[in-house]
This record gives sequence, structure tokens and C-alpha cells, in this order.
Amino acid sequence: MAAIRVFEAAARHANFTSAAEELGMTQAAVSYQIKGLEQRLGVGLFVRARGRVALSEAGRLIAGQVSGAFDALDEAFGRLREEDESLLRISTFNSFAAQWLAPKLGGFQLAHPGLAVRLDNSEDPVDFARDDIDVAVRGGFGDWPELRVEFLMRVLFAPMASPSFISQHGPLDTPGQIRASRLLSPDDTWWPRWFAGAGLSDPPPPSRGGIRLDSQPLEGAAAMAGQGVAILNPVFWRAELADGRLVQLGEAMLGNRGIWLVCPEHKRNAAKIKAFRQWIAHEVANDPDAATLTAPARSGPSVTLPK
Amino acid sequence: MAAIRVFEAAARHANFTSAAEELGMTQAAVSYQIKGLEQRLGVGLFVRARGRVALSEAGRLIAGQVSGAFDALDEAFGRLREEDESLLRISTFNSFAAQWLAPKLGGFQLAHPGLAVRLDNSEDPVDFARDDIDVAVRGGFGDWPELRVEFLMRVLFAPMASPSFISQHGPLDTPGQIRASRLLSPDDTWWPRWFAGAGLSDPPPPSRGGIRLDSQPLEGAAAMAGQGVAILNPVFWRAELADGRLVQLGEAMLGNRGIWLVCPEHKRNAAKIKAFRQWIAHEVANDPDAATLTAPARSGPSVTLPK
DNA sequence: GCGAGCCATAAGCTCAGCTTATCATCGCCG
DNA sequence: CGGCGATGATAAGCTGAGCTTATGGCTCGC
Repeated sequence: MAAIRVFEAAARHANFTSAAEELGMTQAAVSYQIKGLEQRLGVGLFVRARGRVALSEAGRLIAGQVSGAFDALDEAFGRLREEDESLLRISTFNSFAAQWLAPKLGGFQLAHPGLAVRLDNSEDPVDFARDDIDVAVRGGFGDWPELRVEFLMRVLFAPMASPSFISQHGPLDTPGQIRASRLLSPDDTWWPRWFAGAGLSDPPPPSRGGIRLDSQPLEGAAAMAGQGVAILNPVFWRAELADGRLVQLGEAMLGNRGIWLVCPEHKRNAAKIKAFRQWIAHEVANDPDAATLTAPARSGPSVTLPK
Repeated sequence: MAAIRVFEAAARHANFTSAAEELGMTQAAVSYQIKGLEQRLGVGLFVRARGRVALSEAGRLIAGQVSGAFDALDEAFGRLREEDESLLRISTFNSFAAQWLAPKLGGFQLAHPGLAVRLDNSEDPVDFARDDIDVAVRGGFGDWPELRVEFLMRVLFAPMASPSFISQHGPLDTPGQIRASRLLSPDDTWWPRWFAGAGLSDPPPPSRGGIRLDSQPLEGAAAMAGQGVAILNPVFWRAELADGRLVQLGEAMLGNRGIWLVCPEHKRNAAKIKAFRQWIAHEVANDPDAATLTAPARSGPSVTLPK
């Protein structure tokens, strides 16, 4: 196999020395490989005459096609590299994608017109070894030793409801009033933590068989439709809060988890990764709600933030 | 390079184990090669999931073209083998080719219709390392240690002239009369040896500036045209002697050289070589004039044969 | 005749690539 | 559920293919 690669170069150069140079080996190695190939085939590929080599009849017969085959291989791997360089596969979780990343991603696309972007959403953290993913945004504590980790923002959460729900079921000014109202996804772990942070030490009432929606976008949509109070990340619902479709009830709490940008170590210097990292860091810095405090310590306490 | 070959097989099988089987290696080796290739490329070629492997997006992108390239290589080398197997390149010297081999070669062609035959003629012994030759017929003593050697026949020589020359310049019944006539290629080494064998111990007269033709066919043609007496191998001029265009003068002498079939050791078992060897041995055996005595000893004495 | 190019060969080293052995995982089936 | 068969990953260790360096021989041009 290696011998064929050597033959291809030698045939093109009609000169073992310069073929060796192209291949980054010595002339002796080329001679050795060609000799071996000829012996295995039982056919002379080159004629040695007057201190030179030239393709023999047999060599001439195959040289073209062999070169063509290597061109095809080069092209295939070239395409692979190109494809790889020009496609950024991002894995993230639904709420982040839908409520934060997707609306901003157009700007990234504009800044990097040659780069195709594909978003893969999954609540489960992506396995880089299993799936063809370049970079992921995931929540947690940044403790992924195999991966290159970059802190993006802390997780915030606060109860939210639509103005119509508040006017129908309000007032919802105190934590107690909120706890007594209709909670969406009442078994969400954020609820007890928020109530605890708000000073209600007794546990919330057991789930009243309330609606359990699987992702924040759906909970937000339900809340906006006046179906109850959802506990959501204000960072993700900035637009809805701004135009009044949602109203934040009480203070936002700072979770002990963070949102991180991660990628496999070996890809950390790929141009597309660097571009994305740079862009997203800038977007985070420019997001007035993304609380870019220091990264959370493992199982640090929840922190209350002013509304 | 080897890794690409492994990738090609693994991609086709979508199964490392059976790919390893096809390649005659172990599953571990396939796994190792694929892993190395992926690392060098920085791209996953397979996705490992649920104890199986499947081509990743990247792998799928190139698998087809890679397989195609290998097909092209296989085809090229297949053509080479086929070409090599279906073409027999024979090197021989002019007189043998023109006066003995060529007229019989049609029979070989008939017996082996799939085999193309090419005759390369040269008075100099062929260099198998230099030229693309499968088999050669050459004169000498059979002492070519690098080659597979097979004895064909002894060399004979006898003076010959055309009937018209004899009637004009005859009689040419005794060696002395012949020596006094017009000799073609008078400096041919066969002349003194033939005269010596015929009992004339004194050297032949010095070259009278006579015609020096370079090959036996030309000498024979000159003799048939009545231009003088040529010393020729009766085996090669059987037809001309039979139909009277040439007349043999005196006895034929057995030279100490032989005519041999030779081929490179490594080709001795090639089908086309075996076929030719078998055919030519049969032709020699059936040639009533080819004196198939034992092979000559190195510098053995000339032997006189009855006319 | 001499030097520059080029290829073949010899000797020797080194690590890529293999094997063997073992483990982990998954799917299947009783 | 638990054992089994199939499949891959991984570790450890060996070995010879394939390299390098060094040299010699040949041919050509000056």
C-alpha cells in the first residue's frame, strides 16, 4: 500500500530522488519500495538505463489510473476537511437554543458567511465520542475533565406569569401567594429552591397533578397563554418580559449551576470553534441579563438577586 | 495509507470484525488503525453506539469515493496482471527469429489464441533487468547463473551457395575449391573453424574486402542471389536447401556453442513461459535438422557431422 | 578526466502495526 | 433476570517492514 503511494510519486517524477523529496523520505527508501513492489507484482515497473529510471511499458499501463485513484483519495479527504471546516455542529438544550441562542445565531452567520451552522438539541448532554458534534452548550458545574470548558453564565430562575393570569388570579406579590396559585410543572426542582430562597421554609404543597411540561419553551408558552405560573430563566425570556407578555413575580434567584461552552480538547483550536467561542462570549457580555458572575462552585448555595 | 485501506474495508462491512477477516488481520488491528486515522484527521469516521459501529456523517461523505479509488487501483493492477499474463515478449537474435522461429510461431499462436506474442530481435543478449522481456533465445554455453536455462539445439554451420553461383564459379566440391571462391563475410569466425574441421589446416586467405553482412538472413539472401558462398546454419535454411535455392557445400560442422532458451528465475513458472517452453521443445524435437545432441561443454571441440 | 546527478545496495535501527489477552457493552433468549 | 454470543476498546508486548546513513557504480556534460 505504501509502496503504491511511492510508485505513484516516482512515476510522476520519473525520478526517484525528487519523488523521495516530495514524500519526505530518502532516495534509498523509494528505491527499496519500488523494488519490493516490482517483486511482489513480478513485473518491472521502471526500466533502469543510463543512470536514470523511466516507466516501463507495464508501469506506463497503470501509472495514469494509479495517479487518478490517489487524486480521488486526496479529493475525498480534502472534501472531508473542507466540510469539517465549514460546518459547525452545535449541541445544546432546548431552552437555551430556543430562547437565547437561535435568535442571536443570525448574527454569527452574518459574521461568518462561509460557515454553515447546525443546531442539535437534546436535554441529555451530548457524547462527543458518539455524535458528530463540534461544540456544546450544557448546564452543570464545569467538571468535565475530558473537555475544554468555558464558562458562559449562571443559571437564574424566577416565577413568571402572563398579565391576564395575574389579573384573574392575583395578586401574586408575595411568595406565599405565588405558592398558593396554579404552578406549572410543580415538581420542578427549581420551585422548592426558589421558595426557600424567598423565605418560605416549609415545603411547597405536593404536586396537585399540575401540568408537567418537559421543557422551558413549552412552560413559557403555557404561562403566556395564562395557564399558570412557570419558573423560568429571565435571561431566556428577556423579550417576553420586556414587551409585557410575561411578568416576573418576585426576585430572580441565582442557581448553583452554570451554563458552559464545551468542546473536545483536540478541537479547541479549530478555527470554527474559536470563532464561535469568541462570538458567544461577546454575546454573553452584551446580554444585560446574563449574570456573568464568577463560575459557580460545585454545589454552592443559591443566591438571591434583586429583581 | 494502510489505515485508509482498513477504513475502506471497515466502511464497506460496517463491522470491524468482518473487515479484519477480509484483510487477514485481527479486529484489534482494525480498531487501532481506524482510531489512528480518526485522530490524524481530527474527525470521527465511525459512530460507536450500542456495541456496533456505523459510518458517521463524515465517514459517509468519503466512503464512496474511497472505495471507488481502491476499485480503480484494483482494476489498474488487475489490468497489469492480465496484460502481463496475456503478452509473451520473446527476445532472440535475427537469424533464429527470421529463419526458424518466425515461420513456426503461427503454430504457437494457434495453440494459445489468448496469448499475444511479441518478438524483439537483437544480436546483443537481452538484459532482463533492463528490458521488459519474458523469455529469450540466445547462443552461448548456457552459463548464465541468474537465469533459468534450457538447452534447445547445437549450432551447425556449413558453406552454402546458390545453384547459379555454383554453375558459374564451380565446381565447389572440395574445401580448397570453396576457400578459393568468393566468400561472403569472409572474416566470419565460422570460416576458419569450418576449413580446419574440413582438413585445411592453413589459415584461409585474408579478407579480400569481401561483403560483410551483419546477419545470417542477409548472408543467406546474398548467397541465394548468387553473390558468393555463405557459411550458414543448415537448421535455419532447411526450406531453401530443400527447394534448391541453396545448396550445401561439404559437411555441416557442429559448433561448440548452443542455442538456449532462457528466462529470469522468478518467471520460470509463469503459465505463458511454461507454454512457450513446452511448445519450443516440441518444435525442436520435431525439427529433423535441429541436432539435439547433448548440450555443449564450455569450449568443447567442433564436431563434424555427415552431410 | 573530473565533478555532478542519479540509482542500487548494505547495514543497522526503530517504531508502527500487529497479535494475544482481557474487559465492557449490548441484545437476545429462555 | 441472568447467562450467552457478538462486537468493540484497550493494554501489553513483540517483530519485521520500512526507514536512514553510507557507499559505490554508472552516465553525462564540461
